[in-house]
Amino acid sequence: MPELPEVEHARRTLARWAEGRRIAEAEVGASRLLRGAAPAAVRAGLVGRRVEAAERRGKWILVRLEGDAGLGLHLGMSGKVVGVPTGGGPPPYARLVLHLDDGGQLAVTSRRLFGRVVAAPFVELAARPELRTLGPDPLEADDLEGLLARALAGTRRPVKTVLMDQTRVAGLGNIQAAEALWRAGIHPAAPASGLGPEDRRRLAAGIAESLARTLADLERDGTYLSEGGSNPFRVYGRAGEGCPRCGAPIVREVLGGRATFRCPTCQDRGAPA
DNA sequence: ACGGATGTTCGCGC
DNA sequence: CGCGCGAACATCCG
Repeated sequence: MPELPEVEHARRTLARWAEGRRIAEAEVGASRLLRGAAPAAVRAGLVGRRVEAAERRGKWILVRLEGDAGLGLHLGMSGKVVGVPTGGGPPPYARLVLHLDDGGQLAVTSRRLFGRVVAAPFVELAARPELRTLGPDPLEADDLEGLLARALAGTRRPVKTVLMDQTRVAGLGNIQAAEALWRAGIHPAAPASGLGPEDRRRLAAGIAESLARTLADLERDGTYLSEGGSNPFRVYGRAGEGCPRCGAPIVREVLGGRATFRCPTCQDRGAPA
């Protein structure tokens, strides 16, 4: 489930369920999410501590715990944060379950086990290479155009690839990059440094709109691609369907090893020769 | 039954 | 060093 809007939704879920609560017990199974850390050690880093705050950096959730402790979560391709009311059972694929002192539980689920669960002192969490090298977060930016000007400078790599490079921009993934580029009318393969101020203005607006729309959808009813709901996106997953703007059939192609979707007529800005 | 999936990382080759 | 490509990870869904 994880790109910036889903991770932000997960962060808010975690905050709503656990902030101010104490972790009475923690069920930690041995899974790939721990990357070799001992489950008992992870549990020991959590049990008894009060949850002070939940922060987000790109696709990482950083939980501040009492005593300068921390819990880092990356949801990978299939992770979720699920609140469980008092007396409820664990959701499918629960890998970490926190029992809170008000009777509620908070579960971290993962089907494909591509994510990460790290318990460590908070300052050590933030200093890990995966976090230290993260670029600026587009949801937090007060100057998204400036952020893009810096992120897109100095490389002829495809703009979509650069948008998904977490060291340049933190949090955008395959869906949000494709959606933002469609909104901006920019070709996914456009060389990043070849885009001009007007392209960047449109791209900043496209990113903001796509993030806000997806986040609003999630906060309203939690729907997501894999949960039976209809596809909420404009072009992602819509190969062959008509472009919402001009009606031309959306094309699917592979760019940088990832499926991408674009309108063959609307997205001409910066198109490579 | 087979192909594909919202992410990250590593190795290889140019 | 920049960059593309493929594979790996683990598992399920349409």
